[in-house]
Amino acid sequence: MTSSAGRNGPPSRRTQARESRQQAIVAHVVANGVATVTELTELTGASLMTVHRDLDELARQGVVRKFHGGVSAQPSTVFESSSEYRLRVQTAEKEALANAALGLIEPGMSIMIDTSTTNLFLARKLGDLGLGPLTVVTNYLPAMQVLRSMQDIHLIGVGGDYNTTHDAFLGMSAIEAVAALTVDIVFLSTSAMTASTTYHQEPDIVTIKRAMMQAGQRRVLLMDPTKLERTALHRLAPTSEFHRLVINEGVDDRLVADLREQTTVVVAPPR
Amino acid sequence: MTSSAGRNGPPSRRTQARESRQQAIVAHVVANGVATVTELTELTGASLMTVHRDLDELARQGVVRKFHGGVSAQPSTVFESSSEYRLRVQTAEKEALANAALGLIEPGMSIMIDTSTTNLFLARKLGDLGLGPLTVVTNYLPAMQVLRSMQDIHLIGVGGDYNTTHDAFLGMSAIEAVAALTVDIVFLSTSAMTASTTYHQEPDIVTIKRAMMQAGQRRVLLMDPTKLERTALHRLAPTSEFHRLVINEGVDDRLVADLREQTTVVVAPPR
DNA sequence: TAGGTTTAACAGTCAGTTGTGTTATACGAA
DNA sequence: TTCGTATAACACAACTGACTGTTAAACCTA
Repeated sequence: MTSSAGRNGPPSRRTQARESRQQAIVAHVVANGVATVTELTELTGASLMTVHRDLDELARQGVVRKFHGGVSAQPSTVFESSSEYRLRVQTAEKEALANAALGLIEPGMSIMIDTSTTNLFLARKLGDLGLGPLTVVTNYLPAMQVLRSMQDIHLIGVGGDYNTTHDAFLGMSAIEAVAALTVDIVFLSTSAMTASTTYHQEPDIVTIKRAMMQAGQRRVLLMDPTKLERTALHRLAPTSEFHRLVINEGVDDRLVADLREQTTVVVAPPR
Repeated sequence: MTSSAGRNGPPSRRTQARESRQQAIVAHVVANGVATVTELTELTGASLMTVHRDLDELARQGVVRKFHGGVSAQPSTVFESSSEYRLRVQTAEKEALANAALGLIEPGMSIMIDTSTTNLFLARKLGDLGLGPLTVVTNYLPAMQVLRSMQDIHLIGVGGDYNTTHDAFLGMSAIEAVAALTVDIVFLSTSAMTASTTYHQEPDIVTIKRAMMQAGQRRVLLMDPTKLERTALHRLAPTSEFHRLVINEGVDDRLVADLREQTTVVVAPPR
C-alpha cells in the first residue's frame, strides 16, 4: 500500500480528487472492456502522465491490466480478491456493519476477526469504547497494526504463510493455530452469499474461515449489500451455521424474509 | 510509536534537535538519578511545555519515571527492554552488523529473525539484494511490516500473544510455531554476553530465543559493543552454541581472543 | 525507420503533520 | 487555602511528503 490505504483522518481534497478520478477510470474500463490512455485523459481531464500513474496503481492492485496501447478490465473475480481494492468500496456500509457488530461485544470477551476489510473497520472501533480488557485474535495484518497500540486490548496474532493479496497469514500453520483456540464470538465476512449458503472464490480462504467458525462459540457474519444474492466458486457454509447475520438497511424485503428463515438477521442502521 | 521511529530519510534539523535534547535529558537524569523540570529547561533551553512533552514521551518509552515535581531515572534493565528506545541507539553499529550478516545469506535459503532491533536493520536490507526467493520467519511485528511488501520474500509470521514492550508475538503458541519449523540460518541477538555465556533479563524472551536456536541449522549471533562483557539475570546459552558471532570493530583484543576460543568470530567493518 | 506510446527525471504546488511556544485552567502538596 | 506544578487549548512556523505536470528520452510496433 502506498499512500492513503489505512488512514483515518480526513481524506483531503487532493486525495479525494485522485480517488474519484480512479473510480471514473475503473467504471469506464469495466463498462467498455478496454480503453486507450488518451481516451481516459479526456474522460478525467488529467494529464497523460497522471493517467498512466493511476493505471499503474490500478494494475498493481489487480483491477485492470495494462498493455501497449491501453488497458483492459480484469474479470471481477480477480480484482475483488484484492484487499487494497476492497478497502475503498462500500465504506459507509461497512462502517455501519462494524457499529452493529460492536454492540454484540461485552467487556472481557475474547473475539476473533477474519481476513476481511469489513472487520478492519470493526478493529478500529474496538479501542474507542472502554470495553475493558478484550482479547482479540486475528490473522489479518492490518488489523494487528491497528490493535497493537490499543490499550486494554490483548492481541493474539495468528501466524502462518503471509499472503500478499489478502494481507494476512494463511496456510496450514495458521489453521492449526486457530484450531487451538476458542473464543466467545468470531466475526466473519465472505465475498458472496445467497439466502441458503455462503461462498468464497478461494479454497485457501474457505479453509481458514471454516477453522475460525469452529473456534467461535458464536458466529457472526457481516455482509455488505454488494455481496448478497451472489455466488462464488466454493461453498463456505450454510447460512444457518451462523448465529447472527448483520446486513445494511435497504436490502430487498423478500430476501430478508428468506434469510430470517435461516438465522437471526440484524439490520445495521446507517450513520 | 509516534513519529520518527522506523524512518529512513534524513533526520531533519528539527527532529535532530529534539533527539539531542532528549538525549541530554536522559544523560542528565541518569547521571543525577533525579531532576526537576525547571532544571531541565535550563539545561536544554527549551520551554517548560516542551520539556514536559519530552518527559512524557520518555516516560512512555519507559526510560524515565515522572512524578509530581520532577523525574527519576529507571533502572537500566527496565528501559533497555524497550524496543522503541533500543531502536535509536548504536544505529551505525547495528547497520554494520546487518551488512555482515547479509553476506551469510544465499539465494533460496530460509532464515529466521528474532526480536531484536539489530535484526530490523537486517530485515530492511533483505529486499535490496536480488537474493532470489528467500523465506523469512519472524515473530517481530516491525520486521513483518518491512518484509510484507518485498518482492521475492516469502514471509512466515510467527503468531502468539502480542507483547507491547518487544513489539512481537511471544508465549506458548509462538514457541510451538517456532518448534514446528527448521531454517537454514537463525539470526539472533541478545542483551548481554560474556566470553563464555549469553544472557537476557526476561525469561519469556529466553524461552523463545532458545526455541529459535533449536530451529536453526546454523545459529548466528549479532552483538553490538554495548552488550559485550555484561551479564543479565537469565542465562540464555553458552557462547559456543553459536556457529558464528558477529561483532563490530574496535572491541578489545583480549576479549576477541577469548571469544574466538568459543566460536567463529566475524568482525563487521564499519560503513 | 517513423509514428505513437510509455517511462524517466525534474520541479512546483499544496495539504497535512509535527514541533514548539504562550496562555489559561486544573491539579496536588504542604 | 495557596503556591508551585502539570495539563489543556490555541496558534504558528517549518517541514515533509504526496500529487501533478512538463519535458526529454526510451521503447515498441507496424
